[in-house]
Amino acid sequence: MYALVDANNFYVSCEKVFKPALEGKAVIVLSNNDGCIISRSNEAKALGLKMAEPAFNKKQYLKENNVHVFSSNYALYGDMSNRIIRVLETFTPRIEVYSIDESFLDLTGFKYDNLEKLGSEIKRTVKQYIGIDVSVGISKTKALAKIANKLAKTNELYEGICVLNTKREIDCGLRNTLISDVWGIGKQYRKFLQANNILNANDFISTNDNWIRKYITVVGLRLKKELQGTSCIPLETMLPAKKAIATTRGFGKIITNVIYLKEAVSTYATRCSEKLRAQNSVANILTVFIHTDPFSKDKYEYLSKTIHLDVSTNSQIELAKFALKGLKMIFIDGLRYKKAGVIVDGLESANNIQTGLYSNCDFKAQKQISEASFRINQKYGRDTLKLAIQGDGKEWKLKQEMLSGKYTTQWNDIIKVTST
DNA sequence: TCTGGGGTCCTAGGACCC
DNA sequence: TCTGGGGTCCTAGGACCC
Repeated sequence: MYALVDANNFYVSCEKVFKPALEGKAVIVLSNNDGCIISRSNEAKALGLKMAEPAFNKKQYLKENNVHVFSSNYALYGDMSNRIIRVLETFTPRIEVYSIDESFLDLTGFKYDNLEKLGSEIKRTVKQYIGIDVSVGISKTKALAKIANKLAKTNELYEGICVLNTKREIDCGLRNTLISDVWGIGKQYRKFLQANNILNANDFISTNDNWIRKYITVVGLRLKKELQGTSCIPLETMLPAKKAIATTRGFGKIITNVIYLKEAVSTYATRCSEKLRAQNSVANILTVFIHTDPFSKDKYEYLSKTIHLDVSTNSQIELAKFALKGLKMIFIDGLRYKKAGVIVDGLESANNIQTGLYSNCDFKAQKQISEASFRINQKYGRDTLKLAIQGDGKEWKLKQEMLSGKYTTQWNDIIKVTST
């Protein structure tokens, strides 16, 4: 059996932990640049605020309805997420961290014979230790656990814990799950399946294998087996190394001057370098892109350049150099740029780098510079030592006008308790 | 008029997830 | 003025090998 533990309204819940006065209020968290609504308290949902809705055209409405608005604070959410995972690990070592607010637990050989009791024990412990409400779905496969979790969240009768174990429970669960709520069925497949009169999860498993294979590929077939109780999506307890790493950001305001694009692009290359190092990888393909505002009346321009590196690297200096080289090739003067990004690809372990036969680069010196810079920044904070070209970011940094404190990761932001 | 049979690797595009 | 930022997997098609 698998349990899927999923935090309720996760980002909003994190904010509430440190501002208890928000309890019972409409609260939302916005995406980067304070763009879209990406987390909503139940009260905010009741007001009709939609997931991924742009916030700018709701400003008046948010004000009128006294909605509390936050910029996203990933330092806080990431740390809270780690704390929840540590609590879950006290229940079983076999755990897959599926996303920032979701984990699958393998319940094989568990001492509890009563799964509902186990579910409520997990829920109660996370709430007590971390202050966050979670929902627990338990069933025979990961796809079924997903369905159980969805039911636990949406049907109050379950009180946050839903177990689908017997055939009767599973049948009933599948019948009550819309096809759009099935894990792996997105917008396109939903439309297609509905057009073919497949409206819920039970309709889906009643559909012919070959038909599913043909139209929804082997992925769809695997999903069908999972929903029938045959596990074929294994639990991944080890975090697999990433195959691609990206750092892309929209700017706080429109950029026209190439100097600011250089600052941004070299900074994003630096972030990629940090992420590569964190998983002991090097990359041999780098893509840099810049584009204008897709929502503007002006013609949308997307410019990108992919560069194949002779020698794989995770060096900040090397990656920034190639990113800037690519930028130079694609930059067109006179456009109004809204976003840029650097993507590194062709990742392999840093332990076995293939050096170039004719390369005259001093890799040893490169490595020593990287190591030194990495240690300095780790000790004194990000970008203490940085490339001059990175600049100060003042012109293009994210808009974050309603950012809460980094309560759990910054000494200065720890909440103060006073008695009166 | 007629032109084999088996592979691999890479890339772009489209679907999905959070 | 203002619309996020990451990732994954699968398939088809093209280029190439013998």
